[in-house]
Amino acid sequence: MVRKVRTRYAPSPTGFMHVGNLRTALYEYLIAKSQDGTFVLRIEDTDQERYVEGAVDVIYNTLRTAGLKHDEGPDIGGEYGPYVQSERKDMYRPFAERLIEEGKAYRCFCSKERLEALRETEEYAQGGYDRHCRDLPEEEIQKLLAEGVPYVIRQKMPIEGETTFTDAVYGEITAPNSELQDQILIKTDGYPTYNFANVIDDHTMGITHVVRGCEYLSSTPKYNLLYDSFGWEIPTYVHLPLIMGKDADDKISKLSKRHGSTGFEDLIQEGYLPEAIINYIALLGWCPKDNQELFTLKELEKVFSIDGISKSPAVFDYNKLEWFNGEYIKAMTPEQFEQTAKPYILQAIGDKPLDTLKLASILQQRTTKLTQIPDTIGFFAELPQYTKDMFVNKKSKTNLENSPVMLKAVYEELAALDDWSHDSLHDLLINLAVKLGVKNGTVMWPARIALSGKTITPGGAIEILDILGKEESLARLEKGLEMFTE
RNA sequence: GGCCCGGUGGUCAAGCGGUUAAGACACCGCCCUUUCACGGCGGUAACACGAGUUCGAUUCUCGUCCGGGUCACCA
Repeated sequence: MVRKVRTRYAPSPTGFMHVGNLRTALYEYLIAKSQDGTFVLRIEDTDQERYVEGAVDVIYNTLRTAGLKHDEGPDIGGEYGPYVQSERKDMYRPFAERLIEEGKAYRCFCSKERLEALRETEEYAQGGYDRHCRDLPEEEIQKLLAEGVPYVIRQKMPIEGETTFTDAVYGEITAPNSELQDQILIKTDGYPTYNFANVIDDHTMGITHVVRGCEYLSSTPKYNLLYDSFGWEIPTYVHLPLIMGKDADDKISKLSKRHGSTGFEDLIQEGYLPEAIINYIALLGWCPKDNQELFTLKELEKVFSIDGISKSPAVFDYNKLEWFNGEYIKAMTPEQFEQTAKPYILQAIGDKPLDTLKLASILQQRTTKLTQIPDTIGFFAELPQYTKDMFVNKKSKTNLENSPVMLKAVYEELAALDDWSHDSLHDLLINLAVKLGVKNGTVMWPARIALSGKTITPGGAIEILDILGKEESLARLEKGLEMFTE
C-alpha cells in the first residue's frame, strides 16, 4: 500500500523570503496537491541567535499572497504538532540519547576553543573533526559529566565504505563515507542542529517526500545514516536545481540580493503580480509535457509531476518575469486592473479629478510592471517641458510649418464642441483630417504632442483629450500654439 | 583542495540512437495603427571539446574543460 503523500515546507524565520525558497515551497505544495497529498508548514527556529522579530509573519504573508495554502502548521494546527521546532525542543534529546546507548553517537566535550585551534591545522583541513571524544573511556565521561563540562552529542560516522541513495530527480548518487564528519546532533544549548531536527521531524510528521534545494545533495548521506540508525524508512528525496543570478559582469552565481530584487516582497514592491511570479518560478526548473507556459495555480496542481523537474541550474530572468506579468495584467478585467493600478495612478495624478477607470483602460494593454504607471501618465497631472522639434514626425507628415496650422484648426473645432465624449472627439478629429485633406496622423500628432508634451504616450490624442477634459485640453493646445508665435 | 552535481541559441527549455534540433522570453525586420505599446508575420542564434560503443550519436560510456554546490555548536 502506498502512503499518502506528505510534503513540508520548513523555512527558518529570517525575515526574508527568497524566490529560491518560495520556489521550493511551490514545488512542495504542487507535489502534494498533484497527488492529493498534504502540505505541511513547519518553522525551523533552532538557531536562537538568529531569531528575528516578526519573521514568522513574513512567512505566513508570503504563503498567503502566493496562494500556497498549507494543510497543517503552527497557525492552523494538525495531528502532528507542534509545528514550531523550538516548541518541540524536548523531543529531540531522547532520540540522541538512544543513539548513545546503542553506540551510534557519543558525547563530545571539546571546547569551542579546542575546535577553533583544530581548524587551523592541516589535519582538520583534510579530515575535519579529529573524533577526539569518540572513544573516551567511560570513567572519563562520568568525570566530565560530574564536573558539569558542557558537551554536544555527535553521531558516529562510518570511517570506510560508501553510501548510495536515490534521488527522484538526480537518480542514484554514491559518495564515500570518509567525507562524512561526526556531525553534531545536539548543541551545547540543548537545541538540536538543523540536520538532526530535520530528520526527527520529518519522520515523526510522516513526511514522504523531502523536497529541497540541491545544496543539500551532499549532506543527504548523513541524513540517511540517521534514518538507518533509527531503523526508519528513508523518504523520497526530491532535490531541486538551484536558481542562479547574473551580475553586471555576466558572471553567474547562486541568486542573491546583489542580483536585484530576489525576495518575494521585493518583487511585489517592484510591481509584479503574485500570480505572475508563481507562474514564472514554476517554470524555472520544471517543464510540462506539452510546453504550456501560462498556468494558474489550480492548473499547476493538476499537471505538476516530479519527472518534469530539470537537473541543471536556471538563471533568473527578469525579462521573462516581466512578460508573464504583462500577460497577467492583460488578462484582467478592466475593473480588476483599475483596482490594482489605482494606487500607482493616484501616485501620479494626486488629487486631480481625472477618471481613473479611463486612465486604467489606456494603461492596461501596455503595462508590464505596475511601477511603470506613474511615469507613463505623469503628463496628465502636469504638462512637461517639451521642445518644438517634437512636432516633427515623418510618418505623420508633420513639420514645423503645418503643425501650428493643425493645432489652430484643432483648437477652434474643439472650442466649439459641447459633447466632450470619446466618440464625438473621435468623429471631430477624423472629419477634420478629411476636411483639410491630410492623413489622420497629421492632425493627431501635433495635437498629442501639445496635449502631453511627450512623443510616446499611453493612448492617442482622442483618449488624452477625453481624459484631460475640455478646459485643460484647450489650455494645452493654446500653449502649444504659442511656441510657434514666440 | 576533497567530494557531489550539472553543461542544447543571450535566457528558460523540448528532445530520451536516425528530427530540416521544437516552443517561449529577449533581440532584429516587416505589416497594422493618430505615437509608443498591443496584435499579426518573418528573421538572426544552440547540442562545450576529444575519444570510444554503434550502420548511425545532441541522446550511451570514458576523459578533458567549464560552471555550480558542499565540506560549521547556520539553517
